[in-house]
Amino acid sequence: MRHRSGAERREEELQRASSTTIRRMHRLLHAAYGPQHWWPAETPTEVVIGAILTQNTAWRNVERAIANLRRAECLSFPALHARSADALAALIRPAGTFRVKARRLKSFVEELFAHYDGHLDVLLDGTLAEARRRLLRISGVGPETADAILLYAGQRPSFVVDAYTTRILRRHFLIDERATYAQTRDLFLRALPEDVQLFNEYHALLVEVGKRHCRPRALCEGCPLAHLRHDGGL
DNA sequence: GCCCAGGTGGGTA
DNA sequence: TACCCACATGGG
Repeated sequence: MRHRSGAERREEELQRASSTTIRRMHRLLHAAYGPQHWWPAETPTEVVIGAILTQNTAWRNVERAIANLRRAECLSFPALHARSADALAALIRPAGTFRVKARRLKSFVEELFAHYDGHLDVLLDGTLAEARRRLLRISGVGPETADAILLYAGQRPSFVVDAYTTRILRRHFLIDERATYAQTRDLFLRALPEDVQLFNEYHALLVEVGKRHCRPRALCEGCPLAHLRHDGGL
């Protein structure tokens, strides 16, 4: 067993300090807002559809698009598979970037029926890493969409990093401007036990504080995290 | 009118 | 690898 270098020890210290802050952040948010019971969708199918439709889009607009899909009886994978991309695009207009998202819905169901017999649970089967890789192969499913599907449709412990998460962590100096999605996600995975309910709640709480306080223009007055100080391990 | 919203993929250097 | 950009509706 060789000696750890100073740099390695320093790295461990940084990780410990980050983990402490990540856990403290959750306690503060939970104390302030309580349980959130998320994601705002009824079924695993709706989670998948919502996860794609909400890409860079306010959830309010996604709801209109989902309502249109429901009215057209398009809220199932077979129904999506049966419609043309153009037909879907017309229905999901309110969600914005609708031609792109119609294509993405189609690539998802095409993959689902081509390789998984149309069954989401088959696509999400196996180890978390395997299921995540399968999702990421689908065009239109990036890391955040994949993690949202894993966590909220598959009940798998994959932490979701979104724009709110990134902004909040930057402002509290847990990450810098150049941190990647994977680095940010790893902060949470290292700090927290693998607990689906916890990941679910924590992400929901971050969205809540992001909407209320940690907006593009920060409103720190009354923010539950206003006095959270992250000591970078120094 | 302007900025923003629970991203992603494609193009370029 | 690391930026830069298109995609587009609806609300504040």
